[in-house]
Amino acid sequence: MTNALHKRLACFTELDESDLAHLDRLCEDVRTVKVGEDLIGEREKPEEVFIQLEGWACRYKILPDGNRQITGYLLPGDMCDVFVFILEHMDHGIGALSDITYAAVSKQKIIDIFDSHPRIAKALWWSTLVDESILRQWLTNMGQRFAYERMAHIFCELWLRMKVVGLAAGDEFHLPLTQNQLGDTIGLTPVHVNRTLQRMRNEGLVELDNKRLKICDIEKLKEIAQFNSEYLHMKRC
Amino acid sequence: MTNALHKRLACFTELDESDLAHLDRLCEDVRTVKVGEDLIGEREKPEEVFIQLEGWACRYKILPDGNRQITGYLLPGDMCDVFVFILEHMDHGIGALSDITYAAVSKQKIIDIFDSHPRIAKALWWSTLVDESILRQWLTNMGQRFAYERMAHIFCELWLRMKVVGLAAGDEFHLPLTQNQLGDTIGLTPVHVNRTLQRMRNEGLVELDNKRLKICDIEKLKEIAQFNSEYLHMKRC
DNA sequence: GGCTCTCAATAACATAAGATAGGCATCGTT
DNA sequence: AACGATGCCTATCTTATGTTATTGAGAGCC
Repeated sequence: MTNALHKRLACFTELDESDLAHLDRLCEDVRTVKVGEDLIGEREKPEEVFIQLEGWACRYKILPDGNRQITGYLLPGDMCDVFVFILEHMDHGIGALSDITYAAVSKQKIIDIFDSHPRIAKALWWSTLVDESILRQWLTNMGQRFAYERMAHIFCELWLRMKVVGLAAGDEFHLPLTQNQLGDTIGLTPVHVNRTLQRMRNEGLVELDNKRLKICDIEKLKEIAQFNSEYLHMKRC
Repeated sequence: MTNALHKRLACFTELDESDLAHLDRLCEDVRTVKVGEDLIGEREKPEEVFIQLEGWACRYKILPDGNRQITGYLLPGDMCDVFVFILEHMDHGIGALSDITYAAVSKQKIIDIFDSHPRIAKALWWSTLVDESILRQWLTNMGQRFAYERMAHIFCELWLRMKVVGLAAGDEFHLPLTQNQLGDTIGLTPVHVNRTLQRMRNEGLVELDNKRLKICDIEKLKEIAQFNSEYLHMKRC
């Protein structure tokens, strides 16, 4: 079940057997959450770090007027707020987009890693820095790109991230999002998400049906999005 | 000259005399950069951490089509990419928006802090996490808010950040941005930045002249922006 | 002195995306 | 079988914002 985690960290660094074994031991406290429920709510005080094992979750912010912005996805192998216990409270929530399983790792175990497993510690830092880099890229897409390009970009990113953890065989992967949620991600109304999606289908770029996204023409998609994967910092992929 | 740095970190934690003295020693390698020049370019490999002492800098990304997105501001007292030497290369550039002075701190000195000065180390983590939180907030503004609200929000944020480092006396502060750069920050064309600014002036919210922004009605501005400062995690301010 | 630049301001027009509404499936519940 | 909820799709109309272009003020330069 920690397979995705191993693959994800392998993008950054080579971990030896003892590191991998230690990672697996960290993931012993496995929990499940049903679709639609929160792993942690906005304004709560986090006491543990989460490692995503199966399924999709997202970070989100709810505004006073009820609008919601999804600010990131947690895919299998992703880690969540490694240093978050430094902050007093969450400035956003984390919710399950599908039924998920994750491992809860105590604060103390994280602190111990920094003393005893420097390679893992470095990988945790890497993960945090990549999260930040993705945010910068999303902000850039939102500020400088049209709906069509933004959608192409998010599809390219998710495709690549699923691929490195072995979950996008045959250019097809599980995308457990409603059009509404996709809109909350790239700042569009559901109606315009639909329009944009229809256009992509008509142009033979993607197929999306029954929560599965099939990438039909990745090169074209990358071109539309001006997609450059460097911001994901996967130096070993 | 490290006054702003002290004030900034004081938002998060109480540092004692020896911590403050150590901070000052870190800031001995002071450098200057002229407006318009880069502190570090996109794709370069960073070897040092920067501590902003005077003036404004920004993080930015340039897209293949020439568009630019500003993804963050570095104000006096801000620190830059404390852990960045984990990544192979910069995924964005850092440029000077005014003449600036900053301190360059070597990789090794940063690593030493984590061994010898845990309170400072924690403050560095805090700084990184706040950067990430600001990015989430900017993304949310970009995705869910109109131009008028976005502009109100960025003014509220900058006002507060300048205030905590003692640089916004009398609700007025130095804002060394052209309307073009402001547009690159909140995802607007210069023409629409100007329109939006005129509206704010007409409604008596702000005055902006000669690179100085005066906040005339902060309460109204906060209301328009639905501004809630919690995302800045200034627990002691 | 006139030159070029940059920046702010404004006007006229174009369009990407939002708002509203309705129809049609599917699915779980009673 | 009837029901309500949810998600997808489409059409029509509106509007926030982009595009293009012009003007004038100020700053630096030779």
